[in-house]
Amino acid sequence: MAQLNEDALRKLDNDLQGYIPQISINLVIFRFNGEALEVPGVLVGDKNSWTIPGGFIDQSENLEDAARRILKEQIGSEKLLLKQFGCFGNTSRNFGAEIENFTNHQLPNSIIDWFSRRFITIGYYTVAPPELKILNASPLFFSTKWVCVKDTNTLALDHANLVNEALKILRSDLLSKPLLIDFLPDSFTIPELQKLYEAILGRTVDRGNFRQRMLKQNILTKLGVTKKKTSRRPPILYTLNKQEYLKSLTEDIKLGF
Amino acid sequence: MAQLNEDALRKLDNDLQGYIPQISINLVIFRFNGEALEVPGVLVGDKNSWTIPGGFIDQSENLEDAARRILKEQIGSEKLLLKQFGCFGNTSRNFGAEIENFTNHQLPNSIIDWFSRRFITIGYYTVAPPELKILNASPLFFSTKWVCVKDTNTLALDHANLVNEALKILRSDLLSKPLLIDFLPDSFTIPELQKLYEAILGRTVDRGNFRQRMLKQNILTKLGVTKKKTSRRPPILYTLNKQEYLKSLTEDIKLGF
DNA sequence: TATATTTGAGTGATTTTCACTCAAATATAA
DNA sequence: TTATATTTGAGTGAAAATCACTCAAATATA
Repeated sequence: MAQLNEDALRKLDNDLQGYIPQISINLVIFRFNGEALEVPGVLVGDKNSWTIPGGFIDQSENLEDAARRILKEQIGSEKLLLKQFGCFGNTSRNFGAEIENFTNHQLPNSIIDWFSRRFITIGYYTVAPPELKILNASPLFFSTKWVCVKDTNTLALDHANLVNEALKILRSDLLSKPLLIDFLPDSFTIPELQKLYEAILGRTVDRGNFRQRMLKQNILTKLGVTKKKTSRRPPILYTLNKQEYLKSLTEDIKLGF
Repeated sequence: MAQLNEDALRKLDNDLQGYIPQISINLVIFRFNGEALEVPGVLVGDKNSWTIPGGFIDQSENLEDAARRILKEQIGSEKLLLKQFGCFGNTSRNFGAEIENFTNHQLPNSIIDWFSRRFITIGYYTVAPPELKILNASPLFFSTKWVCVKDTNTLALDHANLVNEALKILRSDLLSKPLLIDFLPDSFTIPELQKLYEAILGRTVDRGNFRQRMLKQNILTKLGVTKKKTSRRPPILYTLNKQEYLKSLTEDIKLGF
């Protein structure tokens, strides 16, 4: 059985005193592994209760600042897009089952009391480049891993629902928010870009029309070299022209008049 | 000076004990008066502090149920679309200035303490038919009125910001949520419908193209009569074909591939 | 009765969407 | 070495949507 870090636990207990009670923040950190979208899962306790990362809001901290701090604690980065996607507050939302995972450990009563209450959570999503690592940001997290968004139904609480709602907003942000900057590596091919779009949209797209549309937008810069070690014809490598990409983003809705 | 209702105040004081502290709900109730969009304003105290309506969440109440209860308290209706548009939580969000408006009244200390803390608020918007009245739902509300969305900068706290954010989401929901059902009276003309769209979008639209687009969608049923008492050529009256309208709604985004 | 104004209806150029074909490049198999 | 299968790059054209227009109809007002 894993042993809880006494110092970290004392710090957590102390921090909890300064947080707003019954409100949490949860993060859905999307990344693209080349085939599918993934989000981080953290193991709460040692039983098998995987959740998405989260934290609380200090009494003297702005809401978005808290989300950004928690993001930094989780992946060490703070320069990413961070967008609220919803607030979830059914009366059944509490960590009762997760606290059960610590019956073999010495958890202070003050911590048990804190986590036994009903929580309303505010969800933020962000997009991380594939190389970022998840950190064990809390003494209560015993492990971390990346979870495919198609397999989130194994997550505890309502976290599968959180991921699904975040994914819906991610889709609707495709034309208006600079998602590609965080999703894409420095160089990539158009077939790889297409796979990213298909992962976000959850459907296949027409290959020819996708390529044509992407090239017409003038947001891709040809690198003049092709990708090595491919199956058949080597695809051309591109980089994202960030200036043109940012200019291409729009909130406009086509209404037909 | 207005007198506070003692009984209502005692009930409020009692209710506050059962609510989740430091979390509020605010409602942006849009209506269309034929020319512009309006939202309800409620006067907190007797000084001149107008806010949008709101309330709190009972410990044993789901988040959305609380929003729907508050909506019912405010306009007596519960069958309307209700959609979360954001959560707002700067550290400066508190009712300090509004509580000052009660210095000439006997407010229990427990109530003053409650309202003196920092609040995180969850915003919901809804759409009300023009005939609905705003009710004085709280003993702390001394008056109510409709405020044009262009004049919300006079509202207290960050409520002008809340209305603006709600309006942005309202716009983006134009093709996917059944807004017209709640906005429109039983019968209306196409020029009136166009004014509604212009009020929501905050811009003018081409008259011919708007008419053409609306008629092509098959969601309008001609009533065979024309509107009386008009300036020049009498416009034709229509009703909304709700079945076809609901079928026409879509979450799809045109991506070009 | 003439005029101004608003509504209803339509036209056509341009752009976008979308299903499709064909050629080029290369790994793999014969 | 040569043939084949597979993937990528490029293009075509029909259909639909967008968008800036014109013109006729209806009626209040002059």
